[in-house]
Amino acid sequence: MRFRQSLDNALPGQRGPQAATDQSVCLGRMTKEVGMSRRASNLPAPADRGAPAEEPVRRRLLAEATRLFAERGFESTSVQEIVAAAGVTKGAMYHYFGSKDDLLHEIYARVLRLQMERLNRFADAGGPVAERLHAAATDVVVTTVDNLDDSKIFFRSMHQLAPETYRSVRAERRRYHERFRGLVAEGQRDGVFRDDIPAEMVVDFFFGSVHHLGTWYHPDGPLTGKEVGRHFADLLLGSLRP
Amino acid sequence: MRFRQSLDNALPGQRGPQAATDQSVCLGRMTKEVGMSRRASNLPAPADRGAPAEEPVRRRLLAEATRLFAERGFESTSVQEIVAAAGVTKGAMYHYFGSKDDLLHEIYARVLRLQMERLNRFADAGGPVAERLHAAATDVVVTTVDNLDDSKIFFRSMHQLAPETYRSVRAERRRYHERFRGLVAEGQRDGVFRDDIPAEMVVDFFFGSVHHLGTWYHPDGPLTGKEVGRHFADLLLGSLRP
Amino acid sequence: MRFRQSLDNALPGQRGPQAATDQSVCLGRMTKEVGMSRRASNLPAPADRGAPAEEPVRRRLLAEATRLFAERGFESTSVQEIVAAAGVTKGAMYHYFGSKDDLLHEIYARVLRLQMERLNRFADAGGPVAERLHAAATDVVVTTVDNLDDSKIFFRSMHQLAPETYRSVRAERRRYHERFRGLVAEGQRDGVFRDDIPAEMVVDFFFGSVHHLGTWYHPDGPLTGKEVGRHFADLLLGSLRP
Amino acid sequence: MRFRQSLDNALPGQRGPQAATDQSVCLGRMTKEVGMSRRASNLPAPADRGAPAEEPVRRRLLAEATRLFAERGFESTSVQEIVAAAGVTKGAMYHYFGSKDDLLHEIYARVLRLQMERLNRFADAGGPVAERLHAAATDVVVTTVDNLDDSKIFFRSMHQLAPETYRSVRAERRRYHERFRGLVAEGQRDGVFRDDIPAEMVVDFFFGSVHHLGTWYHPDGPLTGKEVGRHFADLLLGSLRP
DNA sequence: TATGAATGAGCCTTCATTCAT
DNA sequence: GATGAATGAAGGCTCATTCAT
Repeated sequence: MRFRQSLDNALPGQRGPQAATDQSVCLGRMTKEVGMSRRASNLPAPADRGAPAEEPVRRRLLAEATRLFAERGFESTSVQEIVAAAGVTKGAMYHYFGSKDDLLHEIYARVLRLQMERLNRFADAGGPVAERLHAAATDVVVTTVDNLDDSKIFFRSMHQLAPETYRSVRAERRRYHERFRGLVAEGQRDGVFRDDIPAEMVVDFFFGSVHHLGTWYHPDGPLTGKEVGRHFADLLLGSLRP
Repeated sequence: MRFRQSLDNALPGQRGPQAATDQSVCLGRMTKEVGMSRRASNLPAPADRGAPAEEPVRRRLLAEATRLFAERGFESTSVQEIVAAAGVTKGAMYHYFGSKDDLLHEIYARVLRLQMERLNRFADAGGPVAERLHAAATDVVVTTVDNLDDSKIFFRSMHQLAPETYRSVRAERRRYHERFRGLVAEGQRDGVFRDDIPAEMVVDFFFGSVHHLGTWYHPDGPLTGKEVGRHFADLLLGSLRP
Repeated sequence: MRFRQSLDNALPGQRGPQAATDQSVCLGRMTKEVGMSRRASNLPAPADRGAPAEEPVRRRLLAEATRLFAERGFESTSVQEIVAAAGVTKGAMYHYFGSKDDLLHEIYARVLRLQMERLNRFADAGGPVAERLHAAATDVVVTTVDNLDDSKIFFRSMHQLAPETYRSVRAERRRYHERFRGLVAEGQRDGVFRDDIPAEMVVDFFFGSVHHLGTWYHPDGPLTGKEVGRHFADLLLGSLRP
Repeated sequence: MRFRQSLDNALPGQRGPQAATDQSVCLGRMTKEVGMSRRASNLPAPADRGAPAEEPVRRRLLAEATRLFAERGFESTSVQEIVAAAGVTKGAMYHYFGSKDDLLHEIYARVLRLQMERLNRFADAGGPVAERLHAAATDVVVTTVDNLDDSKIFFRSMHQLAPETYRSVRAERRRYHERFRGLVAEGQRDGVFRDDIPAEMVVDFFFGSVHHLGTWYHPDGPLTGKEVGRHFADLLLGSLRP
């Protein structure tokens, strides 16, 4: 549940009640649609008490699939390995998911929803654009590091999605980039950022770095996600100085 | 080794901008035609005598494999597809390559050799460290863009390599990073670069951006590789300002 | 047993041609609505008391199974498809039927019962044997055409029955053939039919034609079942002329 | 090889050289396209001496598939069973046939080609139409009985063919019927056959009988195929008497 | 050098059926 | 009566690889 904690802690302060409503609604939908991604940890999940078991099999399948796809790639992971890891049979998997591809697709949906949601909060917060950009950049690193498996899967396996799904994922991703680019462009208009480099390229530059965290970052290495995030944000902001 | 010769021509310092343009064109052709790694055998390569046809079948196989791996991924490309694209039979492929994995491995070897070679030349050139870093950074972008398929394959399919090969590729890659990091550290020692961010992280930050060129750069888009390279190098140098 | 009542009305002799037309309409509806075989259980069927809803779920399952088996074959029709078409769940199906095979078996039982019943009535009617044979032959065509799905299933899927069931269906079928053959043999003994061809073969000859109606007859084609029946009967009687 | 013998014996006499050429050309094509269907007998095939082995694996697969499809139906026969019966592995089967459906399709192609060829010869022979029809009718029974497995498969499994293949098989079958119907219509025009029953229906009537031979005829029963053929032809001609 | 038939392991998926509720 | 999650056994098919020629 590190995830929910991150959410509670890291969001830019003081939202009103409707924001809270948004969040819970969205989380509520998440449960129904893709499973909560509540890591296969053995910590007791406090939310489970009182609520029905909310499909632990489905959740376990998604968790194990995420882990295995990140570890050896989508194509090199067999359905048999996934269900064995989740402790169920193949039939059970096909009860919850239409196909192996569907499993992958749900992982993508989960990542996309989460990241967009977080970015929106940071971008919508008040304060100078440089601060908002720094906070958003730090946060995306922290979130990525907290969900490193998702991140590893994202670019490595995107081409395995069905064409239609692929397009929709790319479109959603593009929306995300555009939101982020909006912050850069805003700073350029305000004169606080250099404007001799297209904002779009700055975004591609930065997110390349972020997406490759999975190739070198280790949770038990010397640096916390927060530290890496701050460094990355510093580099980004530094590179934007006029 | 036509390859090295081309390289010799393209080195920093000696020529004007239009020569640089030639260079990238040349690199582009190189990728298609050369197929540097002449099989991991220790047999003398008969092709070297008088520089004749040098195994066009082998070259074609490598070229088509590169194209297909980049297009659909290693696991989703069958040997049958590769040999069909190259216009030969399976037997021929197994005559030149020990396995499908071997094919992938040779692609990696080619990339690694090329990039290390180029970096060395730029790093060893004279002049202020900032200039050398800027030139090396620009060049790695240009080279990546000229060999975009290799770049797409590199990170997406690394985990498909046999463990031993995987380790050796990583080690070689690390050497490459260390060489690059050396430039950053040198600038930090000299006080021309900020030193509050570990040089290692700066390198990871920058190469993340470079490796993701394959996900958004298109050769027929508005920007040339050189332009992107300069922007990227500017961003890197900008982020390192004290 | 609404069924038997309908049958009672449609018997030879008692009514004019327009009644015959009614009959075929009625048989058509019967197939859709009746579902004669009220489960192979020996429990008293509560539906018989007062003739109430008599298990509409069961009836719907049988009707949809018949339709689907005829359309795509027994093996290519999944239980899931059947229950979806009937608007119920799998559990419901397994409540009414022991297995998918059981469903098929009940379809056979229904067909066998119906055809034997009708043949008996025609064979037992009075009049010259040639007339009785002609009437019976016409009727079996009409009945077949009115229940074309049953007919399609009959021979195509017979080999899917459990061995025991298979034998019992064959035996019942043989009894049917024997009854029909009796008419032919009677005519041969009486000298009204040629006797240089075994009666048994005449029966196989004729029923081959009947069973293949499903491969070419279409209810909305130019010919009514009655017309086809008369032609077929004419051909049969014609071929039997001494 | 009973088959080829039948051909040699039963054809209406005295054809010129071009007919013989047609036949061998056609047989030649057969070998290339669908395998010879030379029953899985252990008699030495005289034609094989001197000629290359002409794909005995393919031939065996086709023979065993035919046998098994006839015995238990297409859907109830697994590829594993077929290859086990043929003494090869699945891979070998998929080397020669694109799919299980393809196997079925080739069986159909073989049947269609053979029957059309034979019918043409009888229909094209000289003599009164009644004689030609009688000979053709007898022959189709003999051929059917000699290839009873093909016949069993034909109607039972037709609906398993891919839609396109299905259509092409039906079209070919229709051409066959039309050729046969031509003979009936000719006799009707000449006044030697009754014309109060559509020729088309007479054909459907007769071929229904023929196609159902598989449900009752046994090679080791009391009647030879020739005898059944003559009886059937007698019945057909009898039913057509004015 | 090069072919292509053949292998055998493994893959994704389907499906009839069961059973706790 | 009825549900629907879960099972487990196949099923069709693919594929990297081998080997006699």
